[in-house]
Amino acid sequence: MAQNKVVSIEKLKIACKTCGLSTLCLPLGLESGDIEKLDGIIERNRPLRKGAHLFEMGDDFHNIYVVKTGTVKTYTQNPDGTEQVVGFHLPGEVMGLGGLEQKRYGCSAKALQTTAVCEVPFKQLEDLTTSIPNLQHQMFRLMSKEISRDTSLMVLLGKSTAEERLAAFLLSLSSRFYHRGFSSTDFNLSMSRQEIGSYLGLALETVSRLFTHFQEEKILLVNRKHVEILNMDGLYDLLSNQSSCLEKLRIQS
Amino acid sequence: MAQNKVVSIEKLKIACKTCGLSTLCLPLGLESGDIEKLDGIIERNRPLRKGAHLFEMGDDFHNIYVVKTGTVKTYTQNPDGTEQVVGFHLPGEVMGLGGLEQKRYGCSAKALQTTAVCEVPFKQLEDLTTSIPNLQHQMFRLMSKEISRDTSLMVLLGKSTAEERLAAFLLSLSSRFYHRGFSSTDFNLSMSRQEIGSYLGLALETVSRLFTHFQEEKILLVNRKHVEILNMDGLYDLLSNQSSCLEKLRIQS
DNA sequence: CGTTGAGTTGACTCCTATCAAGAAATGTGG
DNA sequence: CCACATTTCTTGATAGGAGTCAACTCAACG
Repeated sequence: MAQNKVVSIEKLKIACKTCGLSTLCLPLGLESGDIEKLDGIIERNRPLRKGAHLFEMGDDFHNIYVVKTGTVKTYTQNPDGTEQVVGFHLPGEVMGLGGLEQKRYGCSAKALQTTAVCEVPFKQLEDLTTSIPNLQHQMFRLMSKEISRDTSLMVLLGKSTAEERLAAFLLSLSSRFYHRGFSSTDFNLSMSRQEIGSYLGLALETVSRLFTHFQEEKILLVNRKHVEILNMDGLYDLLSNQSSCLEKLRIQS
Repeated sequence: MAQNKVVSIEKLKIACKTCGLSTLCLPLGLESGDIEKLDGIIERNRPLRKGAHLFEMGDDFHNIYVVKTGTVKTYTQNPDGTEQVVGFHLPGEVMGLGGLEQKRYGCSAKALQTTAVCEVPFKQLEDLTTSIPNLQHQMFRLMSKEISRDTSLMVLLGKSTAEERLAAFLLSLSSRFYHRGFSSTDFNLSMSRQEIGSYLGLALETVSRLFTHFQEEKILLVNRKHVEILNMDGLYDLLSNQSSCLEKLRIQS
């Protein structure tokens, strides 16, 4: 018992950062022995090149994945061949949870740039979870977060205008970068206009036009993939009729 | 040990149907003692009248709810007062899982008709889950299902036309009714045109027009809230450009 | 039997998709 | 390292789908 005491938050952060599982273990007090066990089941794959697949829709579900560095998009394929983006996954974010129920992945996952991921065999994670109540709680939280994320996106796609969608998208990216320790106002988009459009239910031309429009309004400075947010409040204002998103996107300091 | 043997599927079905937790325990082999334990933490509230709230957005998260009979809608409120429906919940379906992560419900839940629900205190469910691996697995599956459901709705709202949305909605209802033992072709809508529109990101007038349009096409027979599907294949055909939804909506017999 | 809310239908407008062409960046092979 | 091909992005013109506004019908209810 003595050697299993709760480790300090700092030590935990380091341990979790190296294993890429900050999302799973950061916010709680996993005991040091537990972290080792968790660490023991994680596969560290070699980096994926741009365009490489992590899994494809219909593949048997075995693992969940955590992005360490880079960006991954998840997407489905329409019968006509066009693809529909369902999510962008930044460092620290998890993919593949939707595949568990059907035992098959419901979408494909592809690296948008050179990307490193952790592969977590779900079966083993589940076994481990049985013996570590805290880990179970984290898993529930993780899945709950995924559910509420999807729900607010549904709300966004349901009613709002093109302008509101892109504003929400940029604020979401900004907030996520901020929480990973990157700049919240200055970043590079790893996805194309096409992919942003697909994700937001817009034509790529509309996305492009909106970027120039936001630039004219002095809200953004855009140069191709590089975006600088000049007027953060201006972006928030665009979402003022929007319900749920606001609290989640506003950066709490 | 001897008295804890796996009960027959039939007994299980009965036990779960009475407790309204078929979603949680039906597809697995919970041991009889476990079912009793699960049963022990469930609160059986008296029926809710039409319009009564189960919980409201922002309330502290304590319970998840399973619909026994009736229909519940979950919705968020926009700043301008209008509401945005995020889901309709039929018997056997679960609500509230999205609230866990934030410790507060991210939406409100209101009965659309006289409705009975089971209230499951999440804290106790979680404790119980620790000691029953099968139950943990079921919980993961349940949450995974919620995630993939939301994802396919996102896809639907992202790209598709009003016609496709309503078709998908009707097929979803049809399939869900079918799997609960009701008719898949003849049912009553418990929600208004307004609410359907809000859910699908359409104006109520558009929904109304589509119902008459579908009727003209001999796909439906509509009379106010009563719907009869005359040409199921016709509805599927409308979704033929749609990706993920199809397998999920098609009734597997 | 009048009131109220839900649903239907029509006319009009506007947002955004689509089509099309050109510009800018990226990649490739000699 | 340059020329060419390819992809991505931008910008313009046009058209169509769905929202909005408005009037009317119908059912439910006291």
